[in-house]
Amino acid sequence: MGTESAPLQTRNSLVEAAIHLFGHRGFGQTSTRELAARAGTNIASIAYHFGGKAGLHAASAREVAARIGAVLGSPENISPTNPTEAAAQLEAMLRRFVAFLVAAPEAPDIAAFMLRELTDPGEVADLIYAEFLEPRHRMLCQLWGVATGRSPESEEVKLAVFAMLGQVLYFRIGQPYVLRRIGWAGIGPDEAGRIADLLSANLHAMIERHRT
Amino acid sequence: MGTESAPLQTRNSLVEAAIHLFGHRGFGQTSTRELAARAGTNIASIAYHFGGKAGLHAASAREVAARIGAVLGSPENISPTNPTEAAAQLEAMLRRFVAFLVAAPEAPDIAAFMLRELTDPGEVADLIYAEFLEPRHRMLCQLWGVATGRSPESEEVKLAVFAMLGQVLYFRIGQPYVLRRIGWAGIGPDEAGRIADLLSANLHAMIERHRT
DNA sequence: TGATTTCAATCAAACGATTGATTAACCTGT
DNA sequence: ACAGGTTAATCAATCGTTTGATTGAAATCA
Repeated sequence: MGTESAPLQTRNSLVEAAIHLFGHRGFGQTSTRELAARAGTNIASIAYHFGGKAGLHAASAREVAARIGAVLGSPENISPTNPTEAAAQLEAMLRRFVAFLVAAPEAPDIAAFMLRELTDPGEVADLIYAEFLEPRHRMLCQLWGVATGRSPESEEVKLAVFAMLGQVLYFRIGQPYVLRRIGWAGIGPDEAGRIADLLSANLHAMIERHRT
Repeated sequence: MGTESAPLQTRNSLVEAAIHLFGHRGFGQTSTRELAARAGTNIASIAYHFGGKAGLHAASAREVAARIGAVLGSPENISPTNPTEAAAQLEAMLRRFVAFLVAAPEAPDIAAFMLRELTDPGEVADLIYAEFLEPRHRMLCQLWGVATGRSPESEEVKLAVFAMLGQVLYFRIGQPYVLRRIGWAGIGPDEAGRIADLLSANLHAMIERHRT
């Protein structure tokens, strides 16, 4: 039935193992033997399918970018007409982003991998910026500009959008510390909802403040 | 004159090299030979002074925590009397934090190291949380509580403080991307001031919004 | 004081273990 | 039989650590 062909199975297992291990332990601290063991295959498979450890890393980065892109939606379909609607669209995207980044079951691996790429000056960082971060940030600036009545490409708007994204990201980066400080056992849809509520309130407060 | 004794000199050189290399390349990707070379000493010095690579890592973490603590001030000396003053103290701490984290000349190494610790589930993470993050977060919650008239240890206040910190942190984590997107060549006192202005505005907007 | 001992500190060299990569033999389905 | 995958075995290189020798400045003798 739906079982994949054997070679594809091995490939996907390796990519999945790589996203997890590279994301949580880092590229340098992850050995090819660990990768093969977690994928349930042989070390040599890495060289056979990806040319080597670096090739597997690049393939994993591509896979991660694709999955996040699927969650956030394509950057084109926005139609901001008036400030109120633009603010509503911003809130909707914010909530979608929070739900994925903070509570989605597959998010820990994906987010950890992405953060590792953002932090490390890797070769894939350029690709992530050009193909993913920049267009999406530009779209958010567009919405922010309409919502506040300011120029979408002004320095002020760009900084404000970065600040908003920073709020969300920290609840992923510092999640262990957040849990510990608040006393939560974990972050489910429930806790994620309350985080989203808070950040949405902040969003509207910031928009009002920046409105001329 | 003010020259340090030889053994202390070696110790400090190793810690300095470790903060830089561990922060920028990661623990696993940094070899003891690199560390010794950058410190201008012998490999064996690491084992002699710190018991090993892990010991040097722990010592560096302690040093980093101490330096950041010196910048943020001790968590005790706060005296929030009325909401307005509490908000003013929050803004002052925010600006001090931004100035250090974003533009201070020694900040890149320190910040990179700290971020690495936050991301990696290392052994020193517990120490960082208990001795540094928790007390300071508690102090900020105290101020936030007075400023907004809410209970300082409520879930809502804790989350709000985390969100505020997240804003600042991103301008360090994503600094390369911020520079690229806005078109800055770097972040000097000038650019840091404009970031601080924006985040201060956000701070007051959030406080007003959360005030009962 | 002058000779001797002691000890922390640093060094070059080498250790065993592990790394990523490679090889050649071996399946497995057609 | 044969091509596409997989395997165990092995490679040189590098890893963190350890070793034994050497240094120079205190400490302890005479």
